[in-house]
Amino acid sequence: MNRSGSTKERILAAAETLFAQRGFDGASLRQLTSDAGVNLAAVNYHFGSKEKLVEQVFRRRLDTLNAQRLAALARVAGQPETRLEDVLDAFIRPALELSHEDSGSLFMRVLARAFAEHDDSLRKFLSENYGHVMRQFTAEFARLLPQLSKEELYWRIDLVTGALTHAMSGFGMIQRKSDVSERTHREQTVAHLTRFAAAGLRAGA
Amino acid sequence: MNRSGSTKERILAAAETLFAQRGFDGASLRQLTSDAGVNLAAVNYHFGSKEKLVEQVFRRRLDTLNAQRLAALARVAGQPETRLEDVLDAFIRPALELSHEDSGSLFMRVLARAFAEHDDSLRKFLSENYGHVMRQFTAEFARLLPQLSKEELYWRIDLVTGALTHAMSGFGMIQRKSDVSERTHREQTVAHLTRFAAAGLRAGA
DNA sequence: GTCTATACTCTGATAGAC
DNA sequence: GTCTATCAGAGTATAGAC
Repeated sequence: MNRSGSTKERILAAAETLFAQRGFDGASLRQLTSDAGVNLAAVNYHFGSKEKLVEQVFRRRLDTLNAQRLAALARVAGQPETRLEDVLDAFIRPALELSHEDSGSLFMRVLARAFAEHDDSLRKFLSENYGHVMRQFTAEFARLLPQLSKEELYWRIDLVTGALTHAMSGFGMIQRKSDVSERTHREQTVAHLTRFAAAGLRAGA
Repeated sequence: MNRSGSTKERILAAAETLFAQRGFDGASLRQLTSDAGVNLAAVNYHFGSKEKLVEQVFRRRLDTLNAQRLAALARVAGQPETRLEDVLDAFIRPALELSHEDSGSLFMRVLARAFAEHDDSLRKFLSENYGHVMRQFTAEFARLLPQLSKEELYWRIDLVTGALTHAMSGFGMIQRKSDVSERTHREQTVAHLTRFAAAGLRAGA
């Protein structure tokens, strides 16, 4: 039972952990509130419903993550010497850094699960709140890949998204070996993802 | 209410439809058995549990799908003139053909959802029953990409799997235009997926 | 405002009559 | 093989204590 922080914060922390471990449906509010050391009804009082709680778990992390992505994008967007790999790096690296924090790795599992589950209301929430991030990246991809039609570009970005989501979910084969430092492993992972995605985006060019 | 076929078959058909529409947790056995025109308890009598019913919904389609994949692979595996694109085609085309059948498209959504949800028991079932298919394809990829280390090959196949799963789930941007025939659209989709995946697999080669 | 106790409906599962 | 009745556990809503 976690007794540090406010009731809301304790619920959010317990929810992130439990959602990552058991999924959104698998995590019951009774278990969750018990872990957080709060009353069952506190979830509905503070968040309105389990679904809204899920959204807040996302917002807490994604606001930071996407701000970092846009800051990284701003450093390379529109520059004449920018390579495709630089844009992919701006998108991938913040997510991977988050996934290697203590509790961040749990969150990346939650995030990948959410993208994957195709829950319409959750996707709508993500699209409404963070769609502008994807649009900015798409515009820069379009600048660097002028030979692709709009349809082809959307298609390939969609495939890249699928690959990245899958890889970041933690269920891939990416595993750090004991003789490789955390930092080195992360750099290798970024390099792997970036190389694959860049080649796919450039296919046939 | 569907009244054709045996009780088991009516349950399986109703389950495939409802799982695709609402997900595994979102589809209640009460709704499902009502749609099938059978008693609530019939699911547990015929299948043992909701989870086993899910497995049978998969087995009914995957046995055929993976047999087609292996047959297509056998036609190109080990041949000196085989290209990477031929192997990818053998993997992708059967899935896309299934996804364009009347009820098959529903199943592809169910399948993508299952891969995505990271449900451990379901993944274990899929791995135990169809892992040999992935192993045969991996062996052929290894033959055609000898410059890749084992680790790199597994990595890239994992990324390809993520991209394809995402695309086939029906939530991508793939939409047939009214002036394109169903068959033409499918061919375009296969071509798109194959080109992207082949470029990603060959990256840096 | 914050929190708790409690009850209501719906879920999957199961025992036992037929 | 099928159905009814029933169960424990789920999310949710609310009255009322502090």
